[in-house]
Amino acid sequence: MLNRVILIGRLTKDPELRYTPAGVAVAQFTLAVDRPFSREQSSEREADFIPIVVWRQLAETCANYLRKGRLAAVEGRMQVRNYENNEGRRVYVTEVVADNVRFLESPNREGGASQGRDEFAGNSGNSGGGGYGGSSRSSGPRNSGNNNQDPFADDGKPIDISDDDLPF
Amino acid sequence: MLNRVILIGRLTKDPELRYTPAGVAVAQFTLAVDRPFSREQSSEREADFIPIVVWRQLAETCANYLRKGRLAAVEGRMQVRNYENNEGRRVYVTEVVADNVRFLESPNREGGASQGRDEFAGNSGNSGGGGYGGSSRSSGPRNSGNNNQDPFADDGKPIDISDDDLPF
Amino acid sequence: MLNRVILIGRLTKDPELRYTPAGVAVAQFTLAVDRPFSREQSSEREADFIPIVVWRQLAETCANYLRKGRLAAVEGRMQVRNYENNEGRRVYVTEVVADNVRFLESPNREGGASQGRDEFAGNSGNSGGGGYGGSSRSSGPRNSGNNNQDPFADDGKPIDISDDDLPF
Amino acid sequence: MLNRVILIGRLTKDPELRYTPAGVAVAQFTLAVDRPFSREQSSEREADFIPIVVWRQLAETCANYLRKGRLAAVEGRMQVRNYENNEGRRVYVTEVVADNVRFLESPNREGGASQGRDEFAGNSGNSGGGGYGGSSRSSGPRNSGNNNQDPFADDGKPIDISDDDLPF
DNA sequence: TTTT
DNA sequence: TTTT
Repeated sequence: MLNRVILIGRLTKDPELRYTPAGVAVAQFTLAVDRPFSREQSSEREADFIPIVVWRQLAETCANYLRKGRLAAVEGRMQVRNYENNEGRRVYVTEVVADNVRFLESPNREGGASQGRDEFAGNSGNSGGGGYGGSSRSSGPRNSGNNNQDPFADDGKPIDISDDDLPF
Repeated sequence: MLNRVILIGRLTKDPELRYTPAGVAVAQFTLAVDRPFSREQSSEREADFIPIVVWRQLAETCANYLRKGRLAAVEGRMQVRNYENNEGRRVYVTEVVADNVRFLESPNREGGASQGRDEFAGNSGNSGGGGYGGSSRSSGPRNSGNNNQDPFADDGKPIDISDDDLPF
Repeated sequence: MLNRVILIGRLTKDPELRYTPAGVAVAQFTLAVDRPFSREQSSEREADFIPIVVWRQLAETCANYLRKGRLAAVEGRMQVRNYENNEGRRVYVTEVVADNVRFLESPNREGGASQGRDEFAGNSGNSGGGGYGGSSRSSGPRNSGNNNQDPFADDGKPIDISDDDLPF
Repeated sequence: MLNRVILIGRLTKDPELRYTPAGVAVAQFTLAVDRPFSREQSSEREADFIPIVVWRQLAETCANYLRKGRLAAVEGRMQVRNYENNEGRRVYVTEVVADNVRFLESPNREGGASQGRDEFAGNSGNSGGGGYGGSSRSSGPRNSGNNNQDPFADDGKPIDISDDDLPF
């Protein structure tokens, strides 16, 4: 066993934060990772769209600081799940279970020239966004007290993630 | 863009070697990569089964030296392809396109104590298995002159790989 | 053999661009890579300072686009050189020979809100900074015609890099 | 911050196991990592010799199962320490601090055909060599009760590692 | 279903 | 559909 993936790309959407029945946080998002420039094919730029899963503290940090379009570095391992869909067919899902996510762009401050300290977050005690400084109306962490961020708001829809999927 | 994967695992089957219409070699195999030991779940050991694709020289080297059950290290990038299946549904396929494969076990020689030099093979000019020494009836490279290894033997079946998939 | 390093950090100085006697471009710079936050030690943030070497086209691209303080991702392999210093003592130098460098911050345009397309550059045919768009007086590529950038200006000082160090 | 190294190579010597004054286990060894084959230089094969450091449980597992000449995969981060030597000169030491080590060869059993299960060991609770099966006089774990393995036997010599070096 |  |  050795299974290590490192990706840099941009979020195609805001992360989705859920909670397992046992109350464990999970966030999911997709990273668009540009392929190396293939000179012959004059066609437009191509990318791989890679699903990322993060758990616990790191999930909440990602949900708070990452947004659609943002550049991020992700470190983790490849995981292939499979399940039977409602037509009785086996479906295979490949994702990267991240244990380290690095935010490569600080949200632009109000009228600002941007570029503060870049942030990282890991899942091994050193998470929490460590010293994230500038927060502002438009670009700071969301999710404090506004009800539409309530993770249980999605309870109506089935979640296909159980605690058994917990990788640690 | 940055997209790097490194895996160590065992082949679930012998590699399959094909050729594109333009004559470019492609090999495919699946690597069983043991997951990190999860102590709670007393259940049996788990693994991720990860599809690997290799092209050109490296494809032929892999087809010659790798076999079911063999341990290998694979370096490459994650790629997500998608196509429409015969029911008009879009299917997503995630694979690792390898540019470096390392053979971590030399095939056991006849009565041998095993463990010769370990082999690697890259796709950047340094491939070819560079100096692979011991070959023997049962464990050396196959594919020389025996017709059932003829890559065109599979021509009857459609190949879902076109030259457009060439990653370089 | 398998030897892969991936780093994200900031340049401690502008890159130094030299040329070997045979005319091959080499650039060197140091990356400050923050260590994972160690909670106990309340002391200030620590970093590892890691020497990077890049060759050929990629060297020139780095010299053109990277600057002190800029954030970059570097992919390559660890290399340990050793030489005898002028006191007859053997000195060991560890560096990362990069084959892929990604510029994680576009230089801020004049009064600009920054954040254009992020750039990457590889050493395998896909280099050249591929379509870098915005250049401006203060932040675009330097090195065109201004003499103090002449790589041979440093000829007086000995260069401890020979063509034998060429990794490809 | 992102700092990831993955190496495969052979130990140049048996690992050295020490203990810090506070009783924390540290093991050190050097990995010979073959460089990619450079076709032009007909000279002999070259390698990089890379110092590895491992802490705690993983240190003891390495000391027990790794030996000179054995093939191993190492995952960790690059670290650059520096200290003043006895001539008042600043010396820089680059090492890989490993958090995952994989034993790629099981020790050959007595008359055995070799190739048992391959072993790994991590530093995050899943260490301990998890289910290592076959042990024998000549190739099993050492260090049980034989005095010359006593870690404090080296106490006379100064150790240049303090608890401050603890990376977690 | 995709990002800049 | 999976390897040891």
